[in-house]
Amino acid sequence: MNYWLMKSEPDAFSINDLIDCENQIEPWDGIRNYQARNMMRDQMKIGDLAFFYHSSCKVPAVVGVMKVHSEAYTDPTQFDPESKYYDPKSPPDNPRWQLVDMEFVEKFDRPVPLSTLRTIAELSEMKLLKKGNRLSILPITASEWEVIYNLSKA
DNA sequence: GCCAACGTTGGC
DNA sequence: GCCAACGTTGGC
Repeated sequence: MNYWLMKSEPDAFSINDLIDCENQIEPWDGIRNYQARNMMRDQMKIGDLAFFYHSSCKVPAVVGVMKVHSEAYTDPTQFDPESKYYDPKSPPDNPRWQLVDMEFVEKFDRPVPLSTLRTIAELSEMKLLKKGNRLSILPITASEWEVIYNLSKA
């Protein structure tokens, strides 16, 4: 069982959008970074838990919990010229990009802002808090998960 | 809107 | 294989 943090810009896709999806499940499409793809493809397991993180917004924060609902499979948007995630260089017989389906679990009554995470000593080694981190999918340790989850209930 | 950090691209 | 140029991310 692994723990993850997955970023999304709420203007593009927020946790409320996930709640409104059919069965509250949605393909996590548009990942166009090899490291993030490799984590989805090689390390994510069905049932893994992930924090939903709102990025590039007024109050960047961990806003809830999802779980991995599928194995990794081909992201269809890479072949769709109408999609903003279209990748004309991806070979159809050897697709570059994959995705997993994510399922809604919980929306926090108290989102945990990035500014709060920065004040917690136990979280000082988190990749999310490291300067220059731009990965949209990050692994979280079990102890980090617990600390952040408890902050949402505090 | 600014800018630092970082990944990717492409010429050589 | 190097590296400069460029594009993107994302906090502030």
